[in-house]
Amino acid sequence: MSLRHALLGLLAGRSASGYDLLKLFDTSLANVWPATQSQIYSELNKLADAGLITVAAEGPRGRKQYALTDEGLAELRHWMTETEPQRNTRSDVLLRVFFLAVITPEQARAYLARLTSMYASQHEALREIEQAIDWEEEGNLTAYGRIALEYGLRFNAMGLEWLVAVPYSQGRTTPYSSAPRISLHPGPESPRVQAYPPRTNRA
Amino acid sequence: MSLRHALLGLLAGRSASGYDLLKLFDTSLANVWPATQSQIYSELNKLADAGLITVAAEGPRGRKQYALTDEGLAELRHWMTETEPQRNTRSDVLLRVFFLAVITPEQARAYLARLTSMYASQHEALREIEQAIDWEEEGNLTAYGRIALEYGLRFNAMGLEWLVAVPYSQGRTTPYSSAPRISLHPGPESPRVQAYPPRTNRA
DNA sequence: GACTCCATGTAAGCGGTTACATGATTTT
DNA sequence: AAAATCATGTAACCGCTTACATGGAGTC
Repeated sequence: MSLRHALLGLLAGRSASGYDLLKLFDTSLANVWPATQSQIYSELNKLADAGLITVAAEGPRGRKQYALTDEGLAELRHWMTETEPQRNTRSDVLLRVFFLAVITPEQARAYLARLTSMYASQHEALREIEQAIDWEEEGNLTAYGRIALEYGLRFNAMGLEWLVAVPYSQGRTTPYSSAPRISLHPGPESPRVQAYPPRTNRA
Repeated sequence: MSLRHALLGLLAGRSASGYDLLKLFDTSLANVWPATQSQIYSELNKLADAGLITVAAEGPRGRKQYALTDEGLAELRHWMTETEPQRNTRSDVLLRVFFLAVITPEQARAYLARLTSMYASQHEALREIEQAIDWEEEGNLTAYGRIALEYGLRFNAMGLEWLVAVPYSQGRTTPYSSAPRISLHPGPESPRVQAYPPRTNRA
């Protein structure tokens, strides 16, 4: 039940109304933790009842400006430091891969091709976001949001590499190509990924 | 609602009882689409009511051997070829990254270190599965399950690379290191990932 | 006889999605 | 005056988790 913590986290940055938070979800958190309008408003009421947030001010049109309480911040920090992060399990994409045997090889190839274009377009979308955001600005989300975006870029790149390595062609008998074996316990002088030169525009 | 398709997919390989399917989920599909006992049994009843599967035989202890019907196979194929694969959205791991600013730099470093060990142990677990499975055997799941496992290995390797590239250290001002820029529209002679020599045991 | 494994079922509750519903304020 | 935007709320439904419940069959 991380929606409540997503809300607390956003309110840690600045106080906001439900409507503001809805917009924040649709923009910055859309790829990480999507939430619907219905969900946000009801969860905000629950959080206020629990004393983790308060209505700091009321504006026009019944607008309620929510602010994090000390208890809310404590709960957020507790979640961040004391609870185990849950890794993703269910993958619709991979489930279909498991069952590629029930369709024809041509259909299987079409599926993998579709995955390729999905990864590619998602990668491209993230690249555009990267260029649209002013990374110099000091803000709650830009600071570490950059790291999350970096994850997204690497994730999509990985997907594409995986797909080119996968045995597309029918009747292949040679061994699968394999992901590079990584050292799981690198020493202190472990190799770093080479840093690219700062911001160059290449469309 | 992919659980029903997961069940249809498994039954496409061979007919099985609910209990058999439960075991299959716990073993081969645990990392891709986990399901509970409760969920499986009730979904099987729904699938039988819908005519997508039938009780082909009954055994001791009230055992019901389910088999895929023609309609079930058609539905499975329809799902595979005509419906859009849904990419994963919610990531508890990334959500926490977004909010690293609310805890101390030491705590943030501890979190990233925990992620590192999570990726590493998951990678190791998959390597063990890879060696435990007899890939020569002809079977429904081994055929393309290998590709899914390949995905898992690459995914965890990516996670570890991401974490070493991330600015751990406090007060860092140099630009973030970045994921390698990939070509999104590679030509027919695009570079292939180098294939490793088949199966070498190196613990 | 006790224990383990096989085998299926139900019920409560939670988080999430979709849809419906209402109205005030600002913009064109 | 009409339309877009701001702003909040509720209700039905679905998938998943946790827990409870029952009993037959094989094994020590």
